Amino acid sequence: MNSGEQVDRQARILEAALGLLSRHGISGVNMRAVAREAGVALGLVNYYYEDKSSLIRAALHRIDEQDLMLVAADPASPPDEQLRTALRRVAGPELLTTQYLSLRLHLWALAQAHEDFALINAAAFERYLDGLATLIGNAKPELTSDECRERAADIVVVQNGMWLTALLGVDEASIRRSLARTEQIAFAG
Amino acid sequence: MNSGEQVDRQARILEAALGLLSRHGISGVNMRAVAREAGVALGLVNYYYEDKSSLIRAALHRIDEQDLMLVAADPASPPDEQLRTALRRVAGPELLTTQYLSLRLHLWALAQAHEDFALINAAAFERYLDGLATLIGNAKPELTSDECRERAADIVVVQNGMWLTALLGVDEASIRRSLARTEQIAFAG
DNA sequence: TTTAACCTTGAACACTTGTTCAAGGTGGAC
DNA sequence: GTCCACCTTGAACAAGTGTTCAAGGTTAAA
Repeated sequence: MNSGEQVDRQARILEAALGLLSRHGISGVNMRAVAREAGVALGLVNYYYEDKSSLIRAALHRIDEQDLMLVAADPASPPDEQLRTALRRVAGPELLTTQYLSLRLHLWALAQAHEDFALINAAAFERYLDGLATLIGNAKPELTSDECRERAADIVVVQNGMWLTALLGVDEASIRRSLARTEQIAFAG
Repeated sequence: MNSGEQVDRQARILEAALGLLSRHGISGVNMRAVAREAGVALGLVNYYYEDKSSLIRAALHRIDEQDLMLVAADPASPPDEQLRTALRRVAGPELLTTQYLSLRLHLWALAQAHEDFALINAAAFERYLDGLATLIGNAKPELTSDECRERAADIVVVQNGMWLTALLGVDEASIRRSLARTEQIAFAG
């Protein structure tokens, strides 16, 4: 019996992998480093994750779920506020951290290099786009669904730019103006 | 004496490294693979590039120079056309290739993981921003230099978004609309 | 207490990696 | 030719890699 923190070793291993990926990139994620970071023995990593690539796949899914929650519908508030909240979340302090952004970047890079990761990523991206388009449709019922998807796609371009540029260290003011630009696109007309 | 192609082995080695980086990511760039791709012996890679990290640094500089040329001033055409051309170049077919975009992405990821690469990248980014601000200043002399830099920063956010989103496979129409958005920002007022 | 399913360990394996280096090749100056 | 600086090779080494596995620990039900 261990202290409370000690319990779910599988989760700790995944967490360790995410931390290493965000700090040192894919070359920094090796089974021994993951084990060390998680405070478990080498063998245990392979016990919970058959492969190194299983481990990375799990990390990918974890991030993708997190992304999807950004555009989750929240029945408690009116549609236009839901949309505005979703748009502002991407520039919020909990998301605009180096840890998260760096993780996203490394996972994108991974997806470029390995086809199976690319498929997971593309599917998650599609679902994000759908979620955003739905929010727009709810907030502006007069738009056709094609128009909604069009706006969602335009917004995603700016959002991706915001994420990337935040990593490169551009001033916050420029991020804020870009955020306003996404709202402008969403609520136009 | 060899055929013409055979001559500059150092350049071929750098080219090989860039090709591997863009196709397989940093894990795919190892000295043996670079040698094979370049058609030279293993030892020669270490002869021209002391280190693996020297090789990658060279690749970084190579891409950064290419980026900087995008906003190079061209005295032959009027200022507003220079600006428009520069903005359109980033969505041009020679730049919006998977090869180039993938390379950029992997280099950004690298810069996240290693501080020395990050410094090179940040410096190049700064110069790109300066170049773009200068073009804007030439095209719209009524703007203060701070206003120019502000617009340049906003444009870069959208451009980064275009690059990234192009990699993820979003439709061309959305890229074109984003391009129009950069021109709108540049020439506003 | 015995049993059985699960969890956890680290040594061991085969393989890949970056780097070094002695050996030899090449081309032009003298 | 002789020299010399330069280029080119691949074997060899030490360190690091993913993966396997026999051994033992832990838990809770019977």
